[in-house]
Amino acid sequence: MRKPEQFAGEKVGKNFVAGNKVTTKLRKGLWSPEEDEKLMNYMLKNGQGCWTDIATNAGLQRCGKSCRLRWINYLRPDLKRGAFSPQEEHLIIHLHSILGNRWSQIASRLPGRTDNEIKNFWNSTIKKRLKVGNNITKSSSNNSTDETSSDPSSNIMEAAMFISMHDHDHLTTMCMESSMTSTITTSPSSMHMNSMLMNDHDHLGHLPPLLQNNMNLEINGTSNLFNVGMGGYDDCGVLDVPYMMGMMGNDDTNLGCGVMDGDVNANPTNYMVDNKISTNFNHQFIDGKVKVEEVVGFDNHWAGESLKLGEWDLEGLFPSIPSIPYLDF
DNA sequence: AAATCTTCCAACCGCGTTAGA
DNA sequence: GTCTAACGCGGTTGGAAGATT
Repeated sequence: MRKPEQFAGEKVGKNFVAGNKVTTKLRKGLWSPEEDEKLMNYMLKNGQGCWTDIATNAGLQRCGKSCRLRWINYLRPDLKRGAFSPQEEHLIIHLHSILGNRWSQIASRLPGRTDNEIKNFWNSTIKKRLKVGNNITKSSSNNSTDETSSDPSSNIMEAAMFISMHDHDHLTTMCMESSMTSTITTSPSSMHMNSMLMNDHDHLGHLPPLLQNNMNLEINGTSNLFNVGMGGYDDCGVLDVPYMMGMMGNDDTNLGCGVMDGDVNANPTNYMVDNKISTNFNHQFIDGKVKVEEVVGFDNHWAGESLKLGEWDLEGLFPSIPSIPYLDF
């Protein structure tokens, strides 16, 4: 936090006189309760307007920008204070996997939360957890253990996990967020997943209709709840909402599971691997052609930190994605 | 108890965008 | 069309508070 700036001068009207120099010295740093009160009273009385005028009219020695920030991030009556709920945390992770660092867009889906608050929360808490989770994942992967972890810190892995899937020549890395209620272990055989991002080549496509459907996927005899997500980024790191997806219905009774090539837009079923998955999503299985290759870590996805959203109109996209919720507790 | 380290988060800064003259 | 001021956003900073040594 910054200390409120002290003035070595005397206030004369709007100005400050320090020595023989007259300046309109603006305050910086922390806001005092008196300043908060002035701004709050002014805003409640007059509402939002030109911030420069607000700063002046409210009798504050602050720049308009500073007033705006203080109001938006702290004084606004509709702000929710306090810790993030698990639902909020989960939603932030989910939205970040789609939107990246577009904090204001993420914040717009969490009523009462500010972009600054979410950004801080992400940088200080979630990002750290994901990194720790990655280390755990890597080390457990190296140890080739299938045992359920008894380490309470394994909950950290609920944040995000990654699975690579092979189909023909293509390797797809799916980023999966686990569901909040899931029990995550170090074994890929019992993970509950909530969404995924997929790497593809530079193909664009429309959003598949199964986005975010919950699927119970059986891997090696163990049931796994998947929730298929949207998104993906190409080799250049440009976000690419693919028509390829991890799982997709290929006829009335079966689902294909795996990776589709960019040429599938004409007939997706051509590119389905031939796994048979029941339509009620209760007993799917993966055969040898699409396999859960490995649980890989955060770093894989985090190449996507330089991920660019390109020309995608994500706002325009959202109405077609019913599963991206707006929290309203 | 004191010193040092770490975490958290309010606030600033700089840059791109927008609106109005 | 150009300029300018204000706005809005994301990245970064820095200091208080808490944790650890």
